[in-house]
Amino acid sequence: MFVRSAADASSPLHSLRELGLNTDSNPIISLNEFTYKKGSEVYGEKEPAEYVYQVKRGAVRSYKLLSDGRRQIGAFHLAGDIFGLENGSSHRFTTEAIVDTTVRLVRRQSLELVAQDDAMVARNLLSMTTSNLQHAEDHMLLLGRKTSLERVAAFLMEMDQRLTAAGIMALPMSRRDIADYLGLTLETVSRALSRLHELGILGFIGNNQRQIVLLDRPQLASLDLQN
Amino acid sequence: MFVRSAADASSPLHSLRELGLNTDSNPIISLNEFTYKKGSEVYGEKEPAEYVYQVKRGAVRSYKLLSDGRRQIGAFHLAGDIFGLENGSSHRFTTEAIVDTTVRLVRRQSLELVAQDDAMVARNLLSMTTSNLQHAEDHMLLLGRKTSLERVAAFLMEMDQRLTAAGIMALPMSRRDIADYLGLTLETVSRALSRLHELGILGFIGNNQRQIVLLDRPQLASLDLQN
DNA sequence: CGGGCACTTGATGCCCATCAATACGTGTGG
DNA sequence: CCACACGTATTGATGGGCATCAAGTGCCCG
Repeated sequence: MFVRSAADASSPLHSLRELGLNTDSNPIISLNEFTYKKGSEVYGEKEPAEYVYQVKRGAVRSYKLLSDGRRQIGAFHLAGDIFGLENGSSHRFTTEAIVDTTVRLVRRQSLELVAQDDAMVARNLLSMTTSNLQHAEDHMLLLGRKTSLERVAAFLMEMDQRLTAAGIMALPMSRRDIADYLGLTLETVSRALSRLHELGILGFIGNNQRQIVLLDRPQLASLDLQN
Repeated sequence: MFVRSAADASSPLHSLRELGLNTDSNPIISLNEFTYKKGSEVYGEKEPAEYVYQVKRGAVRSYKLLSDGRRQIGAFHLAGDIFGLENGSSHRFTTEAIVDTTVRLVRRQSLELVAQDDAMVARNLLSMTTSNLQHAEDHMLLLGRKTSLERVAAFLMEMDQRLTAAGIMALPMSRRDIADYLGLTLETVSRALSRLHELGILGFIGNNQRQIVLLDRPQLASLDLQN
């Protein structure tokens, strides 16, 4: 979802500006900020979709649950990403802050009003929804047809693109989160990471199991079969 | 994708009309028809997206392949459904006719031109893309977290809604297609259907293994855990 | 009418889930 | 500051669900 480089994330309003939400020219639209504590819910599935969010700092997971507790995470939202853009009256995922997270928020209604008149804004809403769709389509292939090692390799390459800074990838999410994103168990994720470590494809920084260095991106890429 | 009743399918232009593509008022846009033979490709992944399609008669599968041949079907397109709406310059799936299939087609460029000026058309493009996204999101949960029996039950309920006429569901697709849609093998799909048959939940019409009658929808629904 | 494709059903195997034990890191309170 | 508790991760042992391999049936289509 929203593939975005570190550079993008560092220019904070990038994505909302893309939507045409320039506060100078659109005084109607207010960009409020809010901070969620680690683990707290931003919104629940089926709640009315009142706001659209952009991650300023932190990370968010959005997921669906089965009645017996099985969880599928559909996406992780990192700095710069926009989420909660449902384009329907209610949210289709539950979202939670993975770590302490600050978001900007915009009333959905404001967005729709602007999109009504501004073709450019409408176009950008469509292109963001299409990005989300493309991510979901690729993820269906992963969930339906890839092995555990391929899934973990694909995950690392996705995160490498989205949050590596200075060669170090600092994952905000736990093994369980990764597992629920990849349709695996946390043990299987852990074993796959250990295996990649043994193979010399990745290393851990110090004793922090969430700080990872990719030592051999080509070999990692070769483990995940091309689309 | 595009949940649609038999009644909808019988009013042929329903969906393209929704898009605002009324040929009377938009003489620019021509609605051509074309028929694809069973098994033939409509377009390939990464080909430039020149047309948008609507199924008039027949059925279409859209899928992605891994380099070693593993296949994931992302959606089935039945009578009335619109597909190929990529909103980018190239297609993200390969699509093939499952049976002999007639489609209407519209130049993508025409659509974009109209959407430029007509907010209503733009709105409908967005809402169709959102429908596709919602289907993909639900399918991620199925692929990542449901058991084989749950998947097959969910498949039957989806198809029941979309193509049951006179109480009979006539599936156009093979067991292999169903398997590649559900992230299973064809044997597992077959066993699940046999099991549902034994349980008295479904019956087959005559000796045609693709004509199914649902005998106990409530029980079928109970096998697939609520979202 | 014959050949082959689609489907079912059975036997076996393997990958990943589950169950379990241990280690480690972090935060807390005495 | 250290003991302790708890959450997170790793690693090992075992099991199960689905994949794979295989055989047989029936039907569609040439």
